[in-house]
Amino acid sequence: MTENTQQSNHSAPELPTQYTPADVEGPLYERWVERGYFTADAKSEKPPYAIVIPPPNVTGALHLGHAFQVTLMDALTRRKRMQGFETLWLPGMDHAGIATQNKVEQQLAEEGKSRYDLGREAFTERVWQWKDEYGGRILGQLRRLGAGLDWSRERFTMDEGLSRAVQTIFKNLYDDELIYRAERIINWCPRCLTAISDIEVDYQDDDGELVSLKYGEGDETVVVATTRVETMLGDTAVAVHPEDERYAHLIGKRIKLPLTNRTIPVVADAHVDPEFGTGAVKVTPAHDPNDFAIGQRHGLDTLTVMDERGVITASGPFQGLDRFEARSAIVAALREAGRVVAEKRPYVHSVGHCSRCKTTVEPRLSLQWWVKVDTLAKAAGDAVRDERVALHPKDMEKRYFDWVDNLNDWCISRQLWWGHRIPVWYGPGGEVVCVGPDEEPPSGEGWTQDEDVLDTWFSSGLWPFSTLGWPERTPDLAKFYPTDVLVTGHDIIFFWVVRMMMFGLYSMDEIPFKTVALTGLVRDEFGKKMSKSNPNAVDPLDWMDAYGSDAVRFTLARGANPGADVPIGEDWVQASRNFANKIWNATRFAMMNGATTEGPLPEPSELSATDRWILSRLNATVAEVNALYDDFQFAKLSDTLYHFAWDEVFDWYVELSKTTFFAGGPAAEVSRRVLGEVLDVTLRLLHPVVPFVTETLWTTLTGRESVVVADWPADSGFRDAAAEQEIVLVQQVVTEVRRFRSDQGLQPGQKVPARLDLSGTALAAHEAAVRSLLRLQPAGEDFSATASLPVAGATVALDLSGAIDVEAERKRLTKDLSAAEKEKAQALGKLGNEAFLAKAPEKVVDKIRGRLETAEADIVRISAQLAALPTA
RNA sequence: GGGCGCAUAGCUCAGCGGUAGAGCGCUGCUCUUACAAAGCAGAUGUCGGCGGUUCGAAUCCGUCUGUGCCCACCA
Repeated sequence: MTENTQQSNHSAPELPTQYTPADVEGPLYERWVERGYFTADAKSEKPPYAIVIPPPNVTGALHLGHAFQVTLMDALTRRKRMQGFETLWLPGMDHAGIATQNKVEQQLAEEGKSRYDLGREAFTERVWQWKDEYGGRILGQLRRLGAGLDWSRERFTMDEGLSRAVQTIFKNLYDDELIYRAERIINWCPRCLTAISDIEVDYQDDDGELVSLKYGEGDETVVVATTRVETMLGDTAVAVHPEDERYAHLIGKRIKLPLTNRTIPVVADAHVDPEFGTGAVKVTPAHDPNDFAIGQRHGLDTLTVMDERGVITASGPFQGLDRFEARSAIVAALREAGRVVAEKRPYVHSVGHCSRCKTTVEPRLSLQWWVKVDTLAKAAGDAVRDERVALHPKDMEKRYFDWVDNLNDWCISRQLWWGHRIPVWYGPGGEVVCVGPDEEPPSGEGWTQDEDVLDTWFSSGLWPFSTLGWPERTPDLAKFYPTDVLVTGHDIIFFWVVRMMMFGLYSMDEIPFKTVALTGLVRDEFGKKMSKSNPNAVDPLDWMDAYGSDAVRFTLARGANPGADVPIGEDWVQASRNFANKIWNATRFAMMNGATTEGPLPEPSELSATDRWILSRLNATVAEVNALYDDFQFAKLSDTLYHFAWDEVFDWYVELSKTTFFAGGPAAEVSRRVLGEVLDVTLRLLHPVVPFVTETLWTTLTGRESVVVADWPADSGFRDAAAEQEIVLVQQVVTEVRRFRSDQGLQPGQKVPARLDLSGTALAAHEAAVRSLLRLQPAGEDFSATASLPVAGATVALDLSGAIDVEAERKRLTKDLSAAEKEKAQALGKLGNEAFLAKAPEKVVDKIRGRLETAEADIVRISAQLAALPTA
């Protein structure tokens, strides 16, 4: 949009007949930012409203999932800003440890190098370079969407302040003995070469093979079944159920392990299910979490037979083989030794995969850092249980509780280079010192820092307060913590929401947010999952280019039923674009006809019924939209606005007002002011969802600075039920006669002489409008009524002089008549039912009575219409 | 193996105890002095199956079928 939109509304600005978002959006966004609309003031007296954005990965490009959540957050904050809150929506990015490291390693691989060729320092330097070069992309895309983020407060999980926060909480947790180091079986990715936490493992059903193997010699043999033959090299026991008669004689004895010269004990452990397989289990404590637990209970050795890449290290013929090669090689060797008693049989079982690279996870005994979660998780659960934090939709709370009530300790160390290095130092004599952010690391010979970095979710767990300056007591922290709403996908409740709850409650002794609004996933128009890895994925930028940001936003908002997945297709974005264009043209028309927002709104006594009707509906819509916003019902509020604006304001009010405008005079002046008011309020209501088109039109209409900082509409309380009923009557008459015209094959524009008898009805005042909408001309001298339509107590007589298809009309009316008679019979049946009258609430009975009356009136009306038809 | 959810118009979804709704699509007529990215009119559903509760059920209960998601130490 150019300079001409900035002039006052009285000069009827020239706007093109089509809305072209591309001309408007970029400059408007820049203007908003320059004027500081999105910059929060911690010293403000206004009540605070804060949202922190779920930080996208630095590696990320904007996809529809982001666009969706960002649209909702933007709508929430824009409305609150208009409502007079000191609104902060804080942007930032996540360093996304493993994801980013993988990305840069890929880039290195293309140059034929690995991270080890560079060394730790040079490698992380390279990642920072990468981040500076590509990392800002997604933030630019958020601007394109119109996201009203406070760029002066942009944060990054690896920036200095946030790193300080990480070190501080690590030290605090360590001192409180909530962080510890322990050797356990962890999930290990042999490709990423790092430990990953339980929730970073994706389980999927894989085809495997179950092999039955005979262990032992002579009378003392036992058959075990396994899908992981290669781990037999590390077996240190066979376990059976303590009460299993079949194996009672073996318990406590040692049997020979095939392919080795070792013997292993048979132990009794209740973990073994005697019903499963042979009821005997091989035990490999170093390579299976269950076996590790059994080993702990029975004091078994742990024998590691594989290295970090999944290559066999046990000396012998299999040494140096990859785990899967080893599997077939060992099966072959066992078969040769006559140890395979039942051949491999296909077996589908659940196998863990690295959520980053899909490599099969290898359980591995390893020394790692852990967060002890019991008290933290308890606090996180309690905060939701006693309703300090609300989850929307509420049924998500069950999932949340199931998780926090059954949480295992969290493995936080990662064998990566990109991330927050663990602030722990080891001395030459095995001393361990945890160093806080302001402390010097121990100096002297032999002190080394822990090589590992922290799980990326460790730092994002601090996001709601680290971004506000914690551990410093900053004005931002005082003003904006706890934040108000967290908008995020239900798929990261466990990764992120729970961690923020635990850390927020621990560090701040206060919840991190009051409400969690959980969203679903964005899907394509057939309900198929759409993600960046799927071929049906759409780049939202393409749609924004083609249809405008408002169209993409409105489509997403309109699909946002609480917690549910959002389907989106190009046709729907097009429809939203059409809506934006409709708003554009309706407002443009209104301005061309002098709609104004200047001067006081006339008193109801000065207003026509049409004006009172639309103002009544307007205020009801304000109330409804407010209630829906407070309940995060974006789909419903968008739909409500769509229908109010398009159907009621644009299709009926504007059309009904045309006669008044064109007639001129004081009535026209009043109506122009009302239309200005209605558009002013409607544009303000629409602004949080479709910011660009509303800003362009509102500033032009009102001549004021910006709708971004305009007041949010308040329900004045004005309602006029009588006017609403009156307009419903007008709509009925108009629709009825239009249908008649359409049925008769009259062209929409064809003028028809008519005599209207509206006396004694509320319609009398609307004759001019009705005539105009129905293209009815005054009846002349030679008027001859060929059709007479009694509707709503009035009569509309038309002179169609032979244009009528009498038979078609008779058919239609006969059909309507039988429908009305059926309705009457149904209502009578109900009202004659004693049980119904006795038990149904009064208002339902009244409704049925009303229905009966309507049906009877319809019968009279239609009968009259039938009688009025000329005979052929 | 446990838990949660969903099955409503061709498609995507609202409705969740009182005569079946929306958007898109579809049919017909129109460039009727803001908009054809539009206007007007219209058609379309035994609300997954079977039982039950109720005066009344798409809506509550049971059950079956189909489908999706989450959790779990399925050797």
